[in-house]
Amino acid sequence: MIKITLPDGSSREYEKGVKVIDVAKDISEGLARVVVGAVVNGKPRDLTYQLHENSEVELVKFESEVGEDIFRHTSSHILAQAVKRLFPGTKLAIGPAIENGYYYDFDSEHKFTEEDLEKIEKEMNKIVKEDLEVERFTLEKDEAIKLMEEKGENYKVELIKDLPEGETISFYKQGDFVDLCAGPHLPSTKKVKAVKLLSLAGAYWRGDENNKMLQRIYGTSFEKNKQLKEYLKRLEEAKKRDHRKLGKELDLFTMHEEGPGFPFFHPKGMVIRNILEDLWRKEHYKRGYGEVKTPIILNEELWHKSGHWDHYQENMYFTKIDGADYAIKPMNCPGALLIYKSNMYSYRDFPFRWGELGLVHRHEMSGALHGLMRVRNFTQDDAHLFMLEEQVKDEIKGVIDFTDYLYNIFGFKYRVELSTKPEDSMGTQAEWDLATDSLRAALEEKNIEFRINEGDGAFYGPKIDFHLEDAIGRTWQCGTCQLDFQMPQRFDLTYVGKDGEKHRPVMVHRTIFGSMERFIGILIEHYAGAFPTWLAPVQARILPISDKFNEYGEKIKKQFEEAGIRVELDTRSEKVGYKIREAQVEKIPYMMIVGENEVKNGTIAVRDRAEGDLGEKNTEDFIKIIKEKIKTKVNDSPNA
RNA sequence: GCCCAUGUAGCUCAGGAGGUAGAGUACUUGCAUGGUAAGCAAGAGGUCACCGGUUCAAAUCCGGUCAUGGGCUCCA
Repeated sequence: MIKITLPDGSSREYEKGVKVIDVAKDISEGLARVVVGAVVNGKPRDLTYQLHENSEVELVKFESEVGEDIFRHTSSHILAQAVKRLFPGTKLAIGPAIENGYYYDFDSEHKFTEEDLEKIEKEMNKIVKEDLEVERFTLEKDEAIKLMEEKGENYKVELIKDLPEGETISFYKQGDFVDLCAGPHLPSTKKVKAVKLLSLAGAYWRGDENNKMLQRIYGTSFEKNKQLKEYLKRLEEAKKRDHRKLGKELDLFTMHEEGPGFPFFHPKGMVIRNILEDLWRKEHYKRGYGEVKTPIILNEELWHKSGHWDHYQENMYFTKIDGADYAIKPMNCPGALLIYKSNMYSYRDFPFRWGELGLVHRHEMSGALHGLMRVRNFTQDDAHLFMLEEQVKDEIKGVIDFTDYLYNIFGFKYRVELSTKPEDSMGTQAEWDLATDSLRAALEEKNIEFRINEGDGAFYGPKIDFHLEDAIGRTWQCGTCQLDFQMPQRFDLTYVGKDGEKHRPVMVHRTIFGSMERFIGILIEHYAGAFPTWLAPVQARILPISDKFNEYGEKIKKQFEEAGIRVELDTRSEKVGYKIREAQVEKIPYMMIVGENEVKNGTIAVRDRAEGDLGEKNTEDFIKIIKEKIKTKVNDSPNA
């Protein structure tokens, strides 16, 4: 319970659901007010309590834990203040708190360098030590504009002009530094203890690529140095999980200058990929899907018809065959549509579910490429479902269940978003509303939490997106389920209804893995390269103690091979410690050491990559244990 | 595509104020046949990303291109 006690003995209690973070004094208009930085329903907010004139305020008690947002936000003001001190001509744009830190965007003649970051960091620490009081004051809109114009802060002026009329505008002041800000903030700069600037980046003003590129400085801060150290250590750990590094180290895939954005899969990478594909096929057949395969290159005319020419051309590759124009497919749907049109259908035939592991090419911007997560050619685990309108909800629910089932096999947590009509789209608002509502209804009936991602739908329809997280918390869209009323119209898809008339089917596009490439990238990071046995490219390696036992090793190898286990035999003339180290670095689930004892007893000495030495085992028994693990797809790689 | 940074042996990285390069590891060979995370030794490996300019001389300085990394924008 938080209470403010006034000199006259009366007190004020805060309402339920409000977590008080800190107080800042309001210095405007001689009014005595206390502004409380609080968290209301998870969102930071200023709560203003108007008190009696001339009354003194004392906060008797407040929550000791400072909301991270507020903490980081004040840090970003300190950053801006430091930059202003060191580079006086700099103009301020925006500087919010973000997850694990904050940034501030600057417009400066001076190009910030890495060395500057160190200088700025020093200055920030100075500001912290100065223990500047953070004061809030408010102005009417015109006064606010005037103040910012005087200071030459044209970006701030632009921000204020966009604020609604009639609202008073709050500023925060610390020492000689004033910034437009909704707050709340810490009461003093001294509350920030461990300041660290992380990186420099470019960012467009207001996130629009037509605007000026500003200089963004990313940083983080903590109450204690120890927390900062822990955070930096976590970042280091995360780097070790980077799929680009592990992919190279584990010999799974490589990227080459000769094909930017076009990944090369190595034999071990293909093992994982093929296992995923096998799993994918098996689960699809179980759920009534058929599999199709459509060409990579199709006549350009088709892409005019589908709308891709108008809405997706920038991302497409083109080629010529016998003088005619062709396009390399960026999506698989037109192929599925042509298959649909090759037949006549009755309403009794629905739904159709056609899966396709479809190789698509998209010309992504060079700066967007990122390991396996963002590439220029990738295989979508696509499917196109054709259905009657009354089947839509059930089909969508089926896709949601299917997605959940597959993600659970890997132990993934995921986030769901509903993406709505983008600016560049086809079809009427009514069609979009209907499609969006159908998706929403399916999600609601499944009781799935989701957020709305305004304007992020495909050009032909809204979509449900499934996002998975990578090693450092970036999330990537993998699964997607898109409802499409457009393609069936454009391609004049029909079926014959009960009434003998032609009707229009509804189409759903969906992926679960998203793309094999991205999904494998996520998997590598998820398991930190230590794949569960069922996915591991090499499941077991036999390590003879010396050359003398290679022959016995061969025998064991055969036994494992016959059981369908991916096994290797290391016959090199190295010491066993060396072989173990290599197998460990390669994150092979099981090592079988064979020497004199094992030959004598007809056994193997098993070592688990995570648990260590498991002792001598009967070969047949151990094979059974591994086979069982593979069958049940146990995710058995904790911190290996 | 835009901003910033980076590009030296298969990998991880030193070095170089202009005079054509070095370590560790990996690789090859020899010795060693060793019981749970690196045995010893020798050898081979590089147009210092690419193209152009300045210079007697460029891996080094300058310009451009390409690629990579972090962001922005865009997306599975």
